[in-house]
Amino acid sequence: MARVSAAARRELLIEATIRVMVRDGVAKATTRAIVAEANMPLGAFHYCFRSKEELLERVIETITDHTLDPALEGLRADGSLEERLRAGLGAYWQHVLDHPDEHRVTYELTQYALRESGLADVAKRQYQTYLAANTKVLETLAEVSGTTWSVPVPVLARYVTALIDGLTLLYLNEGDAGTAGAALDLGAEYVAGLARI
Amino acid sequence: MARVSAAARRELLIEATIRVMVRDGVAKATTRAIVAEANMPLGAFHYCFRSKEELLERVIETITDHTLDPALEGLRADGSLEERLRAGLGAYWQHVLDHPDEHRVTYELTQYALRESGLADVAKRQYQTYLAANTKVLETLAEVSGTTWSVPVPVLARYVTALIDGLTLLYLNEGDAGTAGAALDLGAEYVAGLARI
DNA sequence: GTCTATAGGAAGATAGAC
DNA sequence: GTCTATCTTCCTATAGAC
Repeated sequence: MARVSAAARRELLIEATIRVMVRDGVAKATTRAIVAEANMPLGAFHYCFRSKEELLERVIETITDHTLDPALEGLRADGSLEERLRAGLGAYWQHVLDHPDEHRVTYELTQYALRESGLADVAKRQYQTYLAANTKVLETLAEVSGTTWSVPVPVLARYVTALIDGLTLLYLNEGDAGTAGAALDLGAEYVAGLARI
Repeated sequence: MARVSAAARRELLIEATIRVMVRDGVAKATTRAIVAEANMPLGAFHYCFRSKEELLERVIETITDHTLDPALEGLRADGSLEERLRAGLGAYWQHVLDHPDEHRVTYELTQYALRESGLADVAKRQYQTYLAANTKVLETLAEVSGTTWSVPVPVLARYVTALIDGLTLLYLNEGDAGTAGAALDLGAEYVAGLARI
């Protein structure tokens, strides 16, 4: 292991942490489990990170980006406002179906961070990032289709964010992917209908 | 403490657990913290409950009822379908604003239970209970106003459940009660518009 | 930087006197 | 049933040789 720099080890530990969390849950991601996953000795942990809290801050930032990327990618499709909105939501939903355990971890991490005094604002920033992304999406969709929203964008952004988040959580906990997906389509149709020329 | 029966102690421990969880979080609700909150010796725990898991099962069932009660209460109002729906959602939302930490615990408990093999189906049952309650609400609202839903009730129930759940989580994590409340109103208006004579 | 060994504490659960 | 004292295990973090 002498051939890997400390900086590179930090990245390896972040990735190993996410793998452990996805497989076994946030509570099981102890420093011991993490270094074992990364094939490093226990002592390596504390000259790569000052504390476990410092690692978790990086993990939350990394996994939040993972969640957002597929949705923003899907929005690049062509077509009407409604078609593009459906494509974006569809891409996100497919990611949920393909990687349910990774999404479960994002919820666990939010709750975990919110209770740790040093990480409370990291949790808040996570949701502000979701909101900012959906706000940007709504503004862009209106702009390229030459319309405006008949509902204030901050309200609509929270509506969309909450529906996506709530349906994901419902699917993860209850398990009916088809009906939850239909509810997401219903939301896309409704939101698209709120655009005015 | 010799004057309290073991059965009564079980209830006292369940209530003490919820108080600790609301104040300090699920992870901090150790057996030691719980018995201290209930003013009992540590040894009392294990002749009231076989294990911590057995206690948590009872805690989840109890707190799920707490969450549902105010919403079902609010629905008893008079008025049109939309007025009654708004009253029910409004009563629920007021409960969230008044007791945010209690709602935070419900999310923490779901995640916690889902990772414990012995409690996984308790978590699933929690969400099935939410869904069943909202399904019942939608069916009752349609019945008393002589209408039917233009969208399949299972889809609509998931839509409502997810929007409520997502907006609660968003408010707890981000903090803008006013805008989240406005988004909930938007949802109530939309759903009410899906009723057909 | 890198590792082994260990400190120091807190968790759930139990043994055994009363 | 009731309590005190303790067992066992697992955690984060550090000390100190190389």
